[in-house]
Amino acid sequence: MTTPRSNPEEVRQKLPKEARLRHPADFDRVYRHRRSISDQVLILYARPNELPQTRLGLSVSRKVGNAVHRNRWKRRLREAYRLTRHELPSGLDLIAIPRGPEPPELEVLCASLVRLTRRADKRAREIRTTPPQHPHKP
RNA sequence: GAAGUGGACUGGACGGCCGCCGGCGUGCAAGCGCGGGAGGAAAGUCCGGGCUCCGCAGGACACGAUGGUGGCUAACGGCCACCGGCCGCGAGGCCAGGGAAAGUGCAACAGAAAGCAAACCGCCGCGCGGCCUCGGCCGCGCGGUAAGGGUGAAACGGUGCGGUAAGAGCGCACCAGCGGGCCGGGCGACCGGCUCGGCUAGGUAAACCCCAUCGGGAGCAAGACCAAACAGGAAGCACGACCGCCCGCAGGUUCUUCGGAACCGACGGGCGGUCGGCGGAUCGGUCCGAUCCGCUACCGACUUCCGGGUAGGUUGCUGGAGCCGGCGAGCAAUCGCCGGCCUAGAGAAAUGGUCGUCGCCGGUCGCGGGUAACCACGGCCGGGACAGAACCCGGCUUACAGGUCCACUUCGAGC
RNA sequence: GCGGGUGUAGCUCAAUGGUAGAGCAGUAGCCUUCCAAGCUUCAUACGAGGGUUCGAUUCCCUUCACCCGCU
Repeated sequence: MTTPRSNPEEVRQKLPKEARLRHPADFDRVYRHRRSISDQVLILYARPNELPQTRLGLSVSRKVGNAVHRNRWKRRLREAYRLTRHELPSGLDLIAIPRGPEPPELEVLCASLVRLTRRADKRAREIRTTPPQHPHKP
């Protein structure tokens, strides 16, 4: 297995508070932006944040399971985010929502997170560069 | 040894690397170093307290909860010990206040009758009628009878003797059960004994209710402090000088046909200009400077202040009915004394990921032992319960792979 | 975290402690050339476990699931 931390450039893979979404207002802003993307594993809300770094928020509802189960999901998501943070585009606010009750293996989660984030970033860039076809009132 | 009963405990271990949360130290900072970081149920939120805010003279009523007795406790619906009932051969387990001889209510179906007692069948007596082998039998009516039948969850004591037309606590003896009195034991629930009474009083109060005791409400998202933005209130604030034109007007001068007309005009207002000042923008590398715009009032903007307090931040926030050990009191729950210890504090919410070694369980393969069940060793694969602190405690309830220990019971075998 | 509420047929709802019903849906039949409507018939349930009671969907306790409110 190729361990995700086998990059000699960045030995340290920290997860500081600045890389997390920590306030209800931040969550509201992302949800109001209404741009989501998903696959078999995750639903990902994304919004450009005009900041140098990307931030991740977790939303694991009680439908997923009991507290132990929800914590397992959140820890695995945080770990995936920590390990793949250097490959993710910057300047996005993300919210990750689990799709199924069972948390998948770490590698699957890493791959899903990277893929979804890149797609979200690409879409955000398209919207920003090309002016909207039918401009609606703000 | 087998089967069981009650209770206590444990909930993989060690290490490397990368992370997370908060603490201390250091550093301007980035960071670095040191040590700490889930549970017996942290769960459910079923009870009880502490703490905080609000409310409150006292009493009564209402409502809710609890209910054997004595104790423990801050308190409890909890715990301990004992009393009573039921279940179990037993170790033990389960249940529970009193009142249905205060009142109100309820009991489907079945059954004659379901709470006042009551007569469907049956039994007995009398009367009438019929039959007759004159013993009696059948039918109808009146009356007696709760011993027998059958129904039901439940039917007004049981056995025996006497008694009677047949029967009946109608009488008697014993038993069961009820009530009163006395004696003894116990703090008490209650237990034991003696005696008297009358033979009878049914069930359900986790139906209403009566009795006793307890209970103000809300909850750390309680509450406290700081405090953007927006809105509210108050105060401040810059325009000044001069010139020209126009308007209004106190007043004045001259003329007059006495109706008025002409001119001047302090003061106020409007428009325009010049100069100075203030503010802003542009040019310019910067100051100076140049150009342009605005500067009258209300309003607005701006500045300052005020109260309330939103977002946000800080606090409450972990040292407490605390934990460990020893001694003592007590059957015990528990309490006292002494010594030691500090042991998570987050906030879209930390306690994780990965690798290695060992241990446990299951499967499988090989080899060895054994008649066999099985056991030992080694290899490989897989698994590792229930479950995550959110102000803090005391309980209860529920969930839980595997494992450990203690006490006791019954049965079997041996000594 | 705290507070409150609800579980009855496939769905929506009833039911003084005594056989659990109604409407829609479903099955079968009648009617019709066929369908619809109508009529008749049938099947299906008290979330789970204990307790009180002769008897529990109903009363009490425990438990499970779901819903709502506070922020």
